[in-house]
Amino acid sequence: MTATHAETLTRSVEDYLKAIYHLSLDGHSAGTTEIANFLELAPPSVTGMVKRLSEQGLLEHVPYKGVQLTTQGRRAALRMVRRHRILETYLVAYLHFTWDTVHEEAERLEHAVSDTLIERMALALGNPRVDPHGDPIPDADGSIAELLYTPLTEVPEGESVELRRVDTSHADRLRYLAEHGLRPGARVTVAGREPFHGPLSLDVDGTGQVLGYELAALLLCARPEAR
Amino acid sequence: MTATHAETLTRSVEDYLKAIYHLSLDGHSAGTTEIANFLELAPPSVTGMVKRLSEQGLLEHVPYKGVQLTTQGRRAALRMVRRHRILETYLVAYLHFTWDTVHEEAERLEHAVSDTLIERMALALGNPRVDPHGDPIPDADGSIAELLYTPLTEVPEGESVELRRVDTSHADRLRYLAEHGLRPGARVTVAGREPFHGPLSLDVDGTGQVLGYELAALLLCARPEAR
DNA sequence: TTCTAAAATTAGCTGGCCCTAATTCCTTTG
DNA sequence: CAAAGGAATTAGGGCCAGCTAATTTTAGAA
Repeated sequence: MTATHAETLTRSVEDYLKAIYHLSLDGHSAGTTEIANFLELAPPSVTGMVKRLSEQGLLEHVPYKGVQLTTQGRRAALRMVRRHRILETYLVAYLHFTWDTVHEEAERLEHAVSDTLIERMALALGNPRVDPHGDPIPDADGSIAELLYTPLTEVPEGESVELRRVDTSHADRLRYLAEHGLRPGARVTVAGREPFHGPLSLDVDGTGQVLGYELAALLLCARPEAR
Repeated sequence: MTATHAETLTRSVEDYLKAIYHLSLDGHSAGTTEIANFLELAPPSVTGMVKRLSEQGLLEHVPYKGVQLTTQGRRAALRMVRRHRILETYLVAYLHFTWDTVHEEAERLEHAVSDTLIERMALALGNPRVDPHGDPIPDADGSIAELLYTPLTEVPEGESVELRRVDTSHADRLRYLAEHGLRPGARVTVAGREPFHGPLSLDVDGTGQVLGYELAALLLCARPEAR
C-alpha cells in the first residue's frame, strides 16, 4: 500500500518538500499560509498539493493544523538540500560565482542534475561539510549535522566569536555583508549593543563596524566554549 | 505585432525547437510525424504545439506540409544546441563523464543553466569549437560552422582519412565505437568494402577492424583534399 | 482519373498545478 | 460564551501539454 519511491518527483513537488523541510527546522509543523508565502503561491494551491503529497506518503497532513514530512518526504527533501548546497559550493569554487549570485542558479539546477553528477562534484570538492554560506551539507545517505550556533544578537558584549554561518539567501543582504567582511570564518567581537533591537558595534577582523539588528540576527557564530 | 523575445520558453518548447532544428539540417521542412517520432510523442500532440509555436512566431507552419523555423525560432534552437554541446564538453573535460553517458545529462541541464553559467564553462574550456563527438558548437551569437565531412561509407577504398565527427547520441553505439578506437581524431584507412551495404574493412590507427555499414555511415571524416 | 494508404488534423479528454471567490473552521478575546 | 478575525479549505476555472479515436487531406498506384 505504501508507495515505493520509484516514481519521479516533479519540480514543484521537490520545491514543496524542500520548503516544508526548511520551515519545519525548528520542530513545529508548517502551516498552509506559511508554505504559500515561502513559495510565493496562493494558499489554496498549497492545500491542493499538500493533499496529493500526503496521499503519496510524502507528508502527514492534519487538516486545519499543519503538515510534517514523513521519513520518505524528509529523505527526498534532504536530497534536494544536498544537491543545492553541493551545487553552490561547486559553482563558487570552480565557476566564479559569488555567494550572492549562486543561489538562484543552484535553485534551477538542483532539479536537473543526476545523482551521479552531484557525487562527482562532491568528490571534486573533497566532500565538503558546509557550503559557501556555512550551511551544512547533508551526506549522500541523508544525515545532516545541524550545528548549534549562536546568533550574533545573543553574543554577550565584549565576547569574541568566529562567524560560521550566514542564514539568508537574499543577494542584496549577502552583498552588503560581504562588503563588510562578514563571511564565515571572520572573527567578530561585540563591542556594544543598543537596546530595543538597536544596532550592534562590532570589531570585524580588526575593523570597526556598526550593524543593524536584523542582519546581526542572521549571523550564526561559534562561541569559545558555550554550548 | 511580432512577439518580442521577452517571454521565457518552456522546457517542451525548447525541445520542439531543437528537434525541428536537427530535422531540418538537410534543408527540407520537418513533418509532424517525423517530429513526433524524434520526441517520442503522438502526432496530434505535435500538431497542437506546432500551432501554438507558429502563433508565437517561432516557426512557419503550412498545414499538411510541414514546419520550418523562423529566424527567431532558429536563434532559440541554436542557443539550446550551444548549451547542450558546451555542457557535454564541460562534463567530459572536468567531471569524468564519457561520451556515451554525457548526452542525457546535458539533455536535462540544457534547460536549467543560465547563459552566464554556460559562458563561464565555455571560457574555462577555452571556447571550444566542437564537442566530444566532434559536433560543432554554435557561437554565443548563434553562428555555426557546419563543416562538410564525408561519411566513412563514401570514402574510396585505400584512402586514409581522419575521423572528425561521430553522428549519434546512442550510448550503446558510442560505447562500441569507443572500444574500437573510433573517436574523433582517429586515422582510418578503408581497406575494403563489401557490396549491398556490407561491412567495411578498416585500419584504425594501425589496427585492423571490420565495421558494419550502419555504424560506418555515422562516422564523418575529413578527406585529404577532396571537398 | 480514381482509389487507397499514409500523413496530418480535429474532436474531445486527462492530469498537473496554478488562480480567485466563497465558505468553513479554529482560536482568541471582549 | 459568543462573536470576530484569521487560517484553511472547498468550489470552480484556466493553461499547458500530453493522449486516443475519428476525420480529413494529400500523394502515389492502379
